[in-house]
Amino acid sequence: MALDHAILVSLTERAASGYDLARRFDASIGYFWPASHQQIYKVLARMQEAGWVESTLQEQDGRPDKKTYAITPAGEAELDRWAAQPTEREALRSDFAVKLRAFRDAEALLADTRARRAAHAERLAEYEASEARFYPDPSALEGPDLGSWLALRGGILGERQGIAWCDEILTALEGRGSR
Amino acid sequence: MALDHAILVSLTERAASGYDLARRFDASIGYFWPASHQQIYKVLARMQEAGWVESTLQEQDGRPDKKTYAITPAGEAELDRWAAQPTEREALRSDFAVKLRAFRDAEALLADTRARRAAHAERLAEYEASEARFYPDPSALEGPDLGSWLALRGGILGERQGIAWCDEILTALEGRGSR
DNA sequence: GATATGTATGAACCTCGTTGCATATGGGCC
DNA sequence: GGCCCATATGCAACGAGGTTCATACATATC
Repeated sequence: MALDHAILVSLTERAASGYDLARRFDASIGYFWPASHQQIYKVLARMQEAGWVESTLQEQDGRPDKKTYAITPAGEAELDRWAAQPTEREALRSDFAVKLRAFRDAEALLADTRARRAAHAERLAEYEASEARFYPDPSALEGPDLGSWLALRGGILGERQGIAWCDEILTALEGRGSR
Repeated sequence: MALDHAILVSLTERAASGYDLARRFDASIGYFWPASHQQIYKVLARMQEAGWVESTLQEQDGRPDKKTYAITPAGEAELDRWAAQPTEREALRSDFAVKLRAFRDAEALLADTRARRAAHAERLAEYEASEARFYPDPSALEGPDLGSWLALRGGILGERQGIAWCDEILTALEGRGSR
């Protein structure tokens, strides 16, 4: 019941087709809530049945027809209801942490950690570029823009934390085993 | 296929019943891979069929009978196979970040953020107490103990990051809206 | 002519995890 | 006596999400 709200939030910003949403979820919102197009179509159909969104068919030439979804008053009400209740703590499920605890293959762990560090650094660079481009003056932000920036800040802090963890692991492993 | 390995790792440390494992998952390993007892029983049955674990029935008086599971050589081989292959990046799914982006209800958001900060602080205190008690001299650690400590370090860094994020949010929200 | 890429929607199937329920015994609390 | 809690094991139903596949047309590349 959580992809529902991510889609509704996206639709408040602009009406969109399933295809459009899938592309949006490859960036922006998708950083915090990844979703495949199949999943999105499924949820859109369910939400239409519930009356939270409505669709209009648009014919296009040269391209397949398009179903554009817009949020309804009932959908807005649902968003309000959702926004008012507290978020439950999301449980972290880290395959990597379990692998650390297992400590079966120091070489593989080392290679894995280096790869993860690189992935974090890459993602961090994207986030920081976004911040510089879209939020040059954070103190001036208000409303949804402020929220988006704060969400992005969470991403930035998360990636930095990931890098710091990897560095601790690398220091510990390189300082001991293979030298 | 990931709870499987978390259970196997736990069984390499000591043989255990489903009930024992469920309690272990309420602490230690469960910090990085939460699991309910129903799920654990289900996976144990599947792994026994696959030959990764074997069980012996123990009769107890005053208490229900107990099925103690131990890892088999095939299970050990599976752990090795798993340890050798790289971990895929775990996608973060944050309801809270989506709610931030939505920015529907500043009051609720503020209350939510304060509650989250408190939860992070509480968890951090637990982790730091564990670190002080079990790993007073990290530089001396080796093997699985080193791995466990590094996993715990990840938890500590994660909680600190969570607190830092909440503080940024609180500063931004309190500096603007209700003052 | 064959093959990939982009636009556009969706069904079918499978796995994982959650929720609720069932069962059995012993002990402590009100 | 009734109720909850701890020990101990599980089943059944459901929901969310992932994977694979199907369909349709247009454009670009080999």
